[in-house]
This record gives sequence, structure tokens and C-alpha cells, in this order.
Amino acid sequence: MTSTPIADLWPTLPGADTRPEAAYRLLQAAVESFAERGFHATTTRDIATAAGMSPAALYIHYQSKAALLAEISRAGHAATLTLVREAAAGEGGPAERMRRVVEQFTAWHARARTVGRVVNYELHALPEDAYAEVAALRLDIEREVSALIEAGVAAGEFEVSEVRTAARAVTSLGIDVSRWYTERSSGTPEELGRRYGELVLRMLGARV
Amino acid sequence: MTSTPIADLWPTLPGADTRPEAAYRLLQAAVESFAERGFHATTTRDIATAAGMSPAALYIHYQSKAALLAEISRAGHAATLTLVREAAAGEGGPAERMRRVVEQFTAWHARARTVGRVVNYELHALPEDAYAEVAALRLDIEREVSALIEAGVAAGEFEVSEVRTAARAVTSLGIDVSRWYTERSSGTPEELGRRYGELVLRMLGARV
DNA sequence: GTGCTGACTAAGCGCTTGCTCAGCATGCTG
DNA sequence: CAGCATGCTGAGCAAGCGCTTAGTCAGCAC
Repeated sequence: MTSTPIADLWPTLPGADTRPEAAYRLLQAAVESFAERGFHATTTRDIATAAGMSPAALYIHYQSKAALLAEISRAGHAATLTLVREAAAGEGGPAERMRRVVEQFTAWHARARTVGRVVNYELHALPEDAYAEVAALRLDIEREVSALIEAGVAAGEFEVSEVRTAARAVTSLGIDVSRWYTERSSGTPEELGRRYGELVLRMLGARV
Repeated sequence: MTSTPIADLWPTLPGADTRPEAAYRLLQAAVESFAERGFHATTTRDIATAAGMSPAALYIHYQSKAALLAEISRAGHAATLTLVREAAAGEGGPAERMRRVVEQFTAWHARARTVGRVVNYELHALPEDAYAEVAALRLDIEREVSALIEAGVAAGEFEVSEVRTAARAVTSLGIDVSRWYTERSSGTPEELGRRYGELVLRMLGARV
């Protein structure tokens, strides 16, 4: 089973098609390294070597090690928000749409777990301005889920005592997948998505 | 709202009563620093300064920076396992006991979120031998939850299609609390525990 | 008092870090 | 062909890292 997380990520980067291939290789190496060892334990030599270059080459394509992280984080969050928005905006009632959101959100965090780890667990290493951008995107994702739960409650499809906590639980379940999921985990990302979709609907008291 | 997470942790350390107070201050400072900045971004000077000592003093009480992390992780995991075991072993049927486990597990991860962050998100920085110990404890925790779900299914109190995935979801929800919970979060740790207990019982299809 | 111990510090060692820069090969342009 | 921009490297700098060392000092036994 091969996973190609950054291939999905790359097109969302500004000027993706005009960038030299080396910049992509560096990004890929950075994602892998940051995910495995964490931002601070990763050296610029690690990244450059993994991309088949000398450390100096990194600074031709990116301003700094932190800029690389910022780019990964921005693109990863943007991709996730798009995924959630599209799944939530499709046809069907709130329950059906929520199922789709959880399936996609969960599967993405399993499939793109390397990107997911960087996106979710290296926030503290971001420069301040990049953090602000990314925090806004995270809030948007949570709001999208909250809105969907509220719609479900209004339509009488969900029964929830506290929307905020429920929304936290839903996103939390998906995010944490990127922490524990490995290639050796039983079930494909899509299977896990379906199971989690089922669990979440029950959690929300869906009458379906 | 003040939280004293390490105070709970300290007694579980070997030779806790004979250890000098300085060792406790260093541990406390290390937990705070590791939780806030991560293991690799924390310097021995950070820890020592926060404990009101010079960097060299650290090495009188602990063999290395990594040894400090190992002690925190070991003690934190041991405390969590004890908490789960006691909650699961109490009186009542599987559903009642599961509610108690989730309430306690969740509340602990909210209350002791600094310790929780180190315990759950700094595993990769552990020396190999400490990692092996800690991994065994994590497996025990997961097994405890799985066994409780199986008991519930056998007793006809739960309805679950896949025990492993359900157990993952239950522990996952609790663990992730230490990532997002802050002092500013709405609701006390105990309130959150109660809400999560409710959500999990529904997720497991509890007929109560 | 004397001798000893254990907690601690100031200074700093050896090494690694993020990052820079002069220079080189390549290929495009006039 | 020259001239020049582009992508990259080898060498290396300043800063900061984990950890060690030599030595200080309060407290206790005798």
C-alpha cells in the first residue's frame, strides 16, 4: 500500500506548476522528516540529503526551514478545509452530509498521515504570521462542522446536548487518526472512514 | 482555575519520599517546558532556569535530558493505566463502568494536559528502552478498554460492529483532549468528562 | 575546632545547528 | 561566439547545544 500525500498537497501551493521540480522534492523530504522526527529534531541537512541535494540548495527555494514548515502547514490546512467544505456542501440531509464529511476527513488523515502529523502537531513551531493564518483555517473547519451539527439538530435528525463539545469530538476523532494510523493498521483509510462515519452518526443521536 | 498535574505524578516515581525537593522542581519545570515547546526545542538551560538552578544541577538529579523525559513518560503512563484499571474494576455493569472510565480518562487528560502532552506527543524522543516500557503500558490501556467493550457486547449492553476500531475511537477521544484543552476551554475537566461519557455510550450503541 | 559529604555553580569543551557565500557548470539569448 | 541568468555545491561561520569539570559552601559527625 503506497500513500501519496504530498502529491495531493502540491497543487494547492501557489505557483505549483511553475516551480522547479527540486522545490517539490525538498517539500516532500521536509514533510517526511517533520512527520517522523518533528520540526526541531529535523536538520536542514536531513531534508537536503533526503532530496538529494546539499544543504545550501534549500535556501534557493525557501527562505528558511520555518518557511518550509509554514508552506506545508498552510497548504495542508487549505486542502483539508476544501475537503470538508465540498463534502458538507453536497446533496442530502445533514446526517448524510455529516457522514460524508467524517468519511472524507478521517480517510484523509489516515492516507495523508505524514502531512497530517505536520499539520496538526507542529503548529507551535510556526512563525507567528503563519500561525495566525493557519489558526483561522482551523477555526473555519470547526465552524463548518458545528454548522452541520446545528442544521441536523434543527432538522430533527440529530439530538445533541451541546453543539460545541460534539463538534470538538467529531474533529478530534479525525485529527487523532494521523497520530496513530500506520500502514500496518487494519483496514484501508476508506474502510476506517466508513466505520468512523457510523460511530459519529450514533454519537450525534442520528435517527437514520 | 489552578491545576497541579505533576503533584499526582510525583508519588508514582520510585523513591519519591527520599528524593530532594530540587528533583521535584526540575521535573515540574521539565513537564511544563516539554509540553509547551516540545522535547527538542527545550534546552537544559530552560529547565534549570525555570527550576531556579544552574544547568549543571540537572545532572546531579537526572542522568540526562532524555532521562528526565523517560521518568515523566513512565510515571504518566503508569498513573493513567492505574486510573483506567480502577475505574473499570469498580461496581456496576459494563456500560456504567465504561462511563466511569471515559469520565476519568477524559478529565485526567484535561486537568493534567501538560503531562498529557508530554506523555502522548513526545514518545518519539524517548530512548529505546524507555519507549519499549511505555509502549507496553499503552497496549495495556487499550486492552483494558477493548475488554470492557467486549464485556458490554457479551452482556447485550453494547452494539458494536468492530471492537478494535471502537476501542481506538474511545481512547483516541480522550488522548486528543490533552492537545486542544486549555484553561480557557468552556467547562471544567469533570464537566467535559461527563459529556464525553455520554457521547461514548451512544457511540457504543448502549441501551441505557 | 577538623574532616567529610552532598548540593550546587561558573566556566567552558566539543560538537551540531541554521544559514551564507564565492565559485562552478549548464543552457538560453543576442 | 560571448554574456549572462539559473541551479547548485563545498567550505565554513557564528551561535547555541548537551554535558563536564573544578571548585565553593552549608551542614553534620566527632
